[in-house]
Amino acid sequence: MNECPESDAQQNGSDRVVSYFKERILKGELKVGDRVMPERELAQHLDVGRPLLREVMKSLVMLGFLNVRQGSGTYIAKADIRVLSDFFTFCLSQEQDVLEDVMQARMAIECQAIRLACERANESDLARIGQWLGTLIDTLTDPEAGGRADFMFHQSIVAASHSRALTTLYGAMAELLHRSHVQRRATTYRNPEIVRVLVDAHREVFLSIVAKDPDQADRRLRDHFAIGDELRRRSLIETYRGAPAKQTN
Amino acid sequence: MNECPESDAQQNGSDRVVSYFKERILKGELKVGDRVMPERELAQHLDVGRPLLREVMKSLVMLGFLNVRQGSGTYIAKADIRVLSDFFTFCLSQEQDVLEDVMQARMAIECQAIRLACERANESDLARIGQWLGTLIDTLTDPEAGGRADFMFHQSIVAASHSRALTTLYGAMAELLHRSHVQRRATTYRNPEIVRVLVDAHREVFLSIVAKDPDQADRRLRDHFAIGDELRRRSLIETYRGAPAKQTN
DNA sequence: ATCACAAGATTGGTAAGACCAATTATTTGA
DNA sequence: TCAAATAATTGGTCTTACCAATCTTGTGAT
Repeated sequence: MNECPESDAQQNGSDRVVSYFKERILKGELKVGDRVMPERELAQHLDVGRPLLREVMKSLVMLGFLNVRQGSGTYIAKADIRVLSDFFTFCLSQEQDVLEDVMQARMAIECQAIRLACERANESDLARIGQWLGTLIDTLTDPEAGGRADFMFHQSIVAASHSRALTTLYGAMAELLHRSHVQRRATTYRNPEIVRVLVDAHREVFLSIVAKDPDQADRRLRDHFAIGDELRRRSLIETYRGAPAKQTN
Repeated sequence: MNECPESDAQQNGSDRVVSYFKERILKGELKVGDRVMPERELAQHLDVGRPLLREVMKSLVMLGFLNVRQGSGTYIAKADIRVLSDFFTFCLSQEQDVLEDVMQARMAIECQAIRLACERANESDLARIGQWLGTLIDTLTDPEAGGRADFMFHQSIVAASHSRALTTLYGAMAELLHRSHVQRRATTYRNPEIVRVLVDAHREVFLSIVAKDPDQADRRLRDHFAIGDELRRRSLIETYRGAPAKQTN
């Protein structure tokens, strides 16, 4: 039966199960939505015990490759990159000064995305970006809503690149940065002058996209990041100068 | 959302185990290298069966958060982003035209990295990049070694950014692109004129880094990608013109 | 004949016990 | 004192059993 000399060789049992799914999925024999064999049957087929099979399947479920419905069966799922967010969270908890680092990665993604957006954005995309820009202006006094509009503005730009890879990578990072930047953003938004500069920067970025000028859009976005960084830093200094040695949980 | 203070509430059992590790790791109570409780003991402590506990732990092992040594115990491991490579592989197998997409992401990372490299590269970094450029020139006739030198050249640039996030993301993508681009590279390297253009492009990129000019480096790298893309496309057309309608099973 | 509801079958969820294999700790003998 | 043998610890895996959710099917009322 299983005299397949290559893959089903004398593997670790656990590896055999992984190989089973890996090969079938990569070969396209198992497509999204397909149902896999019942656990007991599959365990017998692969010559492993059900607990071991379940260990591996549980891993694949956590990675988002399988979708399991009790009583019904287990199905191939469309891999969702949202799990990357959790993964990054874990990774970053083990490192110190990676926040700046991730910010760099985010900038990388977004600057590339805005170039693509200049080429591929349609009216609907532009409308959405413009809409969030409007919301941003309308919510200048509300740190919460304003921050959200800010985030959605950038998100819309990335979405307008129509690149799944960029969008998903960006999403994973954005959520991560969200946590640590909310407070700063709240602080920043209290200064009306800073708000004006930021709004102008956003508007210019938006106009560059409308003008379909990738280089200009890239440059303006980069400037925007640099300015935002500087402003945040200055605002932070001011905060600490007013209330030194403030403990943040 | 439902951050109940006593997270060991009446959860899914499976979730209870995940929470156990998640909280302790994020809180720093479990640090890299620490040993976790024996399975049987931990299972009893969390009031779950050993198989269920093992399912979750297996998942964490596959994600690289745990390192297990039979007979010795289970230890907290430094999360390795290399697993992202496998993850991407799975993801991409479920999508059609994502290759171009991932190429965009790679370009994004590398262009940002080269900007940082212009600021942060030290003599050692520059030497390494230059060394691979030399290797690249020395192995013009060897598609295998030449391709490797090409890859290492770009890798060195990203490494010179001294950004862990960028480096790991780049690594995940590079390995992925490696598979599908090896053939094209082999094809490309047969044309001496193309080789000359590529070598010049690499040299210019390198010189921009040495000159510490981020904008120029970014632009030249972008041009390099565009040219490489164009050349590959042309070379591909030529290939298919010679042998049209080749069926691949 | 059709539909609703209930009983049974299928399938995942979890637990318990047992045994094997690798490692580590302990004991014992030279 | 040291090294080999032995025991204890710990992960690796299988088997069995039972519970819970879902699906299938059969039966009875309309």
